[in-house]
Amino acid sequence: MLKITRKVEYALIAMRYLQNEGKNRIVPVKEISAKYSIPRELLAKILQQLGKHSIVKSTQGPSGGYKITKKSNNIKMTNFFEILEGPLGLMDCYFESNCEQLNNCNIRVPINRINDNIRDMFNKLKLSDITN
Amino acid sequence: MLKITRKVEYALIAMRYLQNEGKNRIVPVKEISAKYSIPRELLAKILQQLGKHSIVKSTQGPSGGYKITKKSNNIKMTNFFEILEGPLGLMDCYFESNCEQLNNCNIRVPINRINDNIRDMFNKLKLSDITN
DNA sequence: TTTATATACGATAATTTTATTCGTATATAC
DNA sequence: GTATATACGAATAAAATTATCGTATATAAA
Repeated sequence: MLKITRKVEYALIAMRYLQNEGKNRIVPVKEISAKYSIPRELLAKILQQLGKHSIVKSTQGPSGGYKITKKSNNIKMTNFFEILEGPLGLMDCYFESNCEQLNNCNIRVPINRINDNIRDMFNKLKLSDITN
Repeated sequence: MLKITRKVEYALIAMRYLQNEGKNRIVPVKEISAKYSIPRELLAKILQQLGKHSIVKSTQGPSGGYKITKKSNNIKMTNFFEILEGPLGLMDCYFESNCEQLNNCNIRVPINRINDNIRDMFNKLKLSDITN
């Protein structure tokens, strides 16, 4: 419970690597996957996802790979998580309201209050706080 | 990601119910499971787990059931979660150190710092903050 | 003292989510 | 042209979560 997924874990490892080692060059997925024993295909897919949101920039072809973008420095962790894993809520009803028990539920309010706190925390935290 | 499990969800629903409706009586599992459409066997098992830690008190036999204890008011949410779900960490290496990549890992420190924050938050929060 | 109702608890099954791999397409440096 | 890299949907595997089952034990009440 309250674990980050491997997807996020791999993404963070890659972002930190790109930040430190790939400042002025393009880094192929293979380099990162080899260094940290991450399945290459999987990491590639994750970086593609981040690419769609301009957090990394991809270059195809030989000597291609990924590079961190300027935008990535300012992105909030809430955002980063949600790009990879979707809505960030302790319970689904924080975003969706298709639960039949919604009105009957006696913990919705307090749990969602906690969720606000967690989201606040991750809103204050930037990706660069982790990658630097 | 970062979801509470149904187990915790059910536990909180039950605790809140016991707090409000079961102040001066013993409530059978069936009553709670019926009201909130929770599988009875499952809820029973959860309450048994909480019983072992004296968060609820069980009474067997007909007209038996569960009752909230005094202790339950002072318990921290960190504690409550860990009784049900084990160690509360974004990554396993917060508690275990049997990861082969441990030294190689470049996000261990920052992630575990975040974990400290989350744990702080749940240490300050008591079960009674949710059930009252 | 028998019966009905409740918890106790280990084992198993079903389901869902997460993680990984595969196949094919496309871009481009050399 | 060929080798190397990303793009991306589909399929598969693995793991974790959720739910059920079977049997035992306790006890209130008839």
